[in-house]
Amino acid sequence: MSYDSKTIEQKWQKYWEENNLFRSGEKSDKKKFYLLEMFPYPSGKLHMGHARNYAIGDTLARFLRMNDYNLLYPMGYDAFGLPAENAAIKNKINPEKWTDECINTMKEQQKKLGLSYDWNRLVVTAKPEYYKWNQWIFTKFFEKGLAFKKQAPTNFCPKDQTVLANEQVIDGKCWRCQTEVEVKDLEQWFYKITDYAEELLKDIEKLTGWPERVRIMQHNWIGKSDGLSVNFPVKNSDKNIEIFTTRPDTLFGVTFMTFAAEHPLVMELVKGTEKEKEIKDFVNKIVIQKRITRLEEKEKEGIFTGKYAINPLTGDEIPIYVGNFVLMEYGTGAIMCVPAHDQRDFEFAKKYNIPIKEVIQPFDSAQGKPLSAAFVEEGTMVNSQQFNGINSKDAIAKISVYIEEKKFGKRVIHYKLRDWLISRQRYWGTPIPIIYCEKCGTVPVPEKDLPVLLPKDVEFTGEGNPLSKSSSFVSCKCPKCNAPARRETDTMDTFVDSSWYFERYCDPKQDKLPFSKEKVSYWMPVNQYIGGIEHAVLHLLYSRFYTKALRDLGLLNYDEPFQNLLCQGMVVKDGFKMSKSKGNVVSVDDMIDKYGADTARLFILFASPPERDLEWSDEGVLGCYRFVNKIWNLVQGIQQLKIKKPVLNLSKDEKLSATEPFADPPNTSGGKNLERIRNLTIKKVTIDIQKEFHFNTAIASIMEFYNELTAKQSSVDYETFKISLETLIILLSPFAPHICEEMWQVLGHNESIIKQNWPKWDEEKLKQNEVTIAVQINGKLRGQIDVNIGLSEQEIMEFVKSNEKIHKYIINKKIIKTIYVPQKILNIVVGG
RNA sequence: GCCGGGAUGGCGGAAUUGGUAGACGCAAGGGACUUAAAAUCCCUCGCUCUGUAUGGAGCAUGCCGGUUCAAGUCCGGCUCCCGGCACCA
Repeated sequence: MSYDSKTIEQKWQKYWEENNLFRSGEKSDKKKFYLLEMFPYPSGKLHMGHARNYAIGDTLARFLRMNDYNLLYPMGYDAFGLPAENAAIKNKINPEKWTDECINTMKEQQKKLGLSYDWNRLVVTAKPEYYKWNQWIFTKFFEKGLAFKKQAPTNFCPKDQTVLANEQVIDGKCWRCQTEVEVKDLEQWFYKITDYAEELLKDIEKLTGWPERVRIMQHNWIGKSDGLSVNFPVKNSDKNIEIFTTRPDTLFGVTFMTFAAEHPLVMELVKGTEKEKEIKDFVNKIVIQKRITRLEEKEKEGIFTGKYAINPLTGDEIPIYVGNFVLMEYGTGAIMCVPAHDQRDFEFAKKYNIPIKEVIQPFDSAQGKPLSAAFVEEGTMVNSQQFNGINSKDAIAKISVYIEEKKFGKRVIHYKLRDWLISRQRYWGTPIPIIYCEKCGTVPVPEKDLPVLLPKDVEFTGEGNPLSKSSSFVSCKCPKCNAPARRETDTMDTFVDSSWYFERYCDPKQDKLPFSKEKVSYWMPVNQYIGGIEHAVLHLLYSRFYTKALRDLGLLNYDEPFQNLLCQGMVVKDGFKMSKSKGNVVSVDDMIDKYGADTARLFILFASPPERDLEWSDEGVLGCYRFVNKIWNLVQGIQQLKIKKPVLNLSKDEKLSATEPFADPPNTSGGKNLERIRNLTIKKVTIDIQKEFHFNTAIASIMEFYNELTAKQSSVDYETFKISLETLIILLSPFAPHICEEMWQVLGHNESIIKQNWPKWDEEKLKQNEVTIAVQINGKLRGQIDVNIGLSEQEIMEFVKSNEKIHKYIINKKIIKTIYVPQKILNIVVGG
């Protein structure tokens, strides 16, 4: 006799839609709240991870509405991307068609989950009305020099004949076909995110509503290093080698230098020497091997170039090597090496018998002992001329100043953050709005010609970029001189699309600009963003960059897009993340079919707090289903009886055995107690949702409330019972909205439960006359006594003494002291 | 290696500022109802020892130590697990 979830859920989904209950208005006197979930990639079907993300969001959304916020709660689709194109290649279906079908499926599923989005604000990034503004922003960035083209090494999959994003390269292999990725130099478009490195770093401080780990990840990703750039002249040459170091205090200890294999100076220096061939072979070997096996390659390897550099501080001649452990991408691609104080240099020096010169000694120095490893800590300067004797930490600044004075180098800052490569040699993305003209050069497409539409006359063969084979797309006229010209065929990384979609939601139909400043100013920033941790750096960093860049274009007036961030955990089953290959996937559709959306949502939220991984349990789902049914039956029973009698034992299908009558007259102690618990539950549920999104404990206390409500021994008056039951249903409604709507109606209400105000609790009613005090002897629990709330410590002591069970522990013992925590604990410390 | 996070019954998880560890749910066992099963309802349920009229004692929050009347919570030292970064000079 379980309830008919399907009929009820469809009924109310239809009702909500027809009555436009989730439309978000524009400005209003209410306090605004912008609640956002990371929009999905329309891959075809919702998985449990999605369901979890949306269950969290929707519960919060419904809670906020009932608390009278002016809520913006939109949904959209991150619709460009590789899978659509792959489907096109495989099934000879147009990516747009495929994507639209996927969107429709997912939207249906989302509606079946009862999610309360304002569908009027739907944003689909693959639609021209959206990507037009992607292109428009690109041209603005181009004008400001924030979008630029340069030759760069890219990850190229030889099998799929395409460039891949960094994130699509897993352990050096293509994510689709596991082919080892090659490095290919190509002309690529970049966004100059590095211009904002400092601000992106500094403003992490402002993100107090973000999880600490995400902030740290971004911090490390940006990777700021303060240091010194120093020029080392090459002996018998007019060349200088520029290095970067964060350890100026070790400059006197430099005993060799090492180049990255790709460094342009390497071949220049050895040109014409007898070493040339040997070095060339070594360099080639490293360059080829590097990308692929860099992860495993820990063994230091190098080769002497036969050349020497001069340490500007000491005049020492130091040998120059090429090594496999130096990165071309960071710093200057050449390093000074101090084996005594850097472990990598130490290993290298040991291997190639290079001298090791100590310039910092431990404070508790054991002199003369040969080093067994590099000493990397703070210490006292030695062998460093005028800097001897001072603390190495102080030496960093002093030597830096000295180097600058002598013009050997200057202080610089380096970041690990690189510019954002946005070019993709792919069809299914936003075309980069650029035209190449022989006379005028690189010309952005003027606003009146936007959007540059994706052509339809293309074939998906899986080889190369279909756009470059579409002559109608490629050939065009120069917007400046009208001469025949060539159109850029690269499209944009999909992360570009997702870097400002949340601003588009504020003004989704705008056709003069990406969004109006006014609307964005009202709704932004996003008050609560919810999504997976996998975007900790990528999407969340790009969006921050976009916000700052758009601000500098005058399009908006705030610095950070997301005020609070909640990263939900994964959904796992049998210890693994749900995946097809593991065969542990639980289908969202099946859950809805079998138990209904309300139960599915309830379980997802009940099983664990949102930030933790959720272990799926079929039995656990059943438990929630039972709970929903129990309340349902209670409400049905109340109505069927139509008399003031409780329905406490539903022992058989229709046989309702009302064991005890409601108390009469009202306001018995049972009623008072229930009223207290009702208030307690309101408080607990409200705070749990608001504070930490602890939906699991909120649901637990609703269950407790139910247990109390149906407890046999308590006899309450009808009114109190009804108010309690109604409160329970309201409290449950954000979690399980459909069945609560239905029950609300069954109990005789005409207006949707969504329109109800969230109940308030009365602190006065939480108070009680009696309280249980735990009595401890020497910190050990020895008994409990129920006392009147007003009793003093003295009076409680009397109680204790009259309580035989407890008294026996203190009899004949000396009471050293007592600690009384009012209304909680009395701890008696005894001696002897 | 570095940086985060975590470890509580058979399981998922609760525990205000240090104040009765194990809420709530699942599983398990027993019982009621039933021709039977399912469903539902009731009872038990951290471990060990002990006792049997009711009970009592000890041990328990990864490990070792400390602070405190009192520690899952604070401090010091470990172990293991998960995540991120990884030759960043």
